[in-house]
Amino acid sequence: MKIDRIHSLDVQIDRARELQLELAERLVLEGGPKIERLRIVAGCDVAFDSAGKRAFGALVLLSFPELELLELVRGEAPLRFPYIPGYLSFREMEVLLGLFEGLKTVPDAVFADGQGIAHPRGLGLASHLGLFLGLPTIGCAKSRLVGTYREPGQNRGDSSPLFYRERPVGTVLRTRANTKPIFVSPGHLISVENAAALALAVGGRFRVPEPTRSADRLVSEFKRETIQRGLV
DNA sequence: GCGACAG
DNA sequence: ATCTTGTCGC
Ligand SMILES: [Mg+2]
Repeated sequence: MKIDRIHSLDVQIDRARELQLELAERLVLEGGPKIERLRIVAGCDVAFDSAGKRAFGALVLLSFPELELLELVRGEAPLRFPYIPGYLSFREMEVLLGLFEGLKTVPDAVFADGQGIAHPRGLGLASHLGLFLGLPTIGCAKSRLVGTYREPGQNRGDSSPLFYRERPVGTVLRTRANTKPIFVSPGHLISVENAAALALAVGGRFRVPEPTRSADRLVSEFKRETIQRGLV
């Protein structure tokens, strides 16, 4: 698919912060795809070489509700930005956008490994990615970046709202009984409620939703194979 | 100034 | 995230 590069990702932290503040105002946090009409979901993730020089990425398209693999795109890109809490998108999005450019089919929703609007300036990886793609995105993080919440019940599906500055920005969701919950927040073109509903719907017996889990395993494999072959 | 802090 | 083997619990 064609990607509109709404701005450069090759910036310093000061400019990155300014961009986050202005881009957050463009987010649409309502509605989103209904589960009944959901047909194709995407999941993406990034891995790094031990030297911190290259980023590898994997993007999967899965059918819904079967969750069978329909399409897979893998690739790599040089790393230009360090990991700084609050600026993850500037480190991971370069390789991710390249993957989407190689995608044939346009998904109904995209799952990202990180926060959506549950972010200091309201623009986590999933939100930033959503603005570039112009597609509904959902942030599924394995841990908290910001916000307060009450521990959800221990059963699969139990949840509690995540608040930040007095505002509900996401959902702490138990995707598997007696297991640490995940932090779901809308990225773009979807509501807080719908984001959590979809995240639970695309999950199976594992803690991490299938789209992101699948991309994580495939990118690890891609990185290992690429490095073993000694490719530059 | 100190502690927190997605991946 | 990455570096790494085995080990504990459901
Ligand atoms: Mg990741």
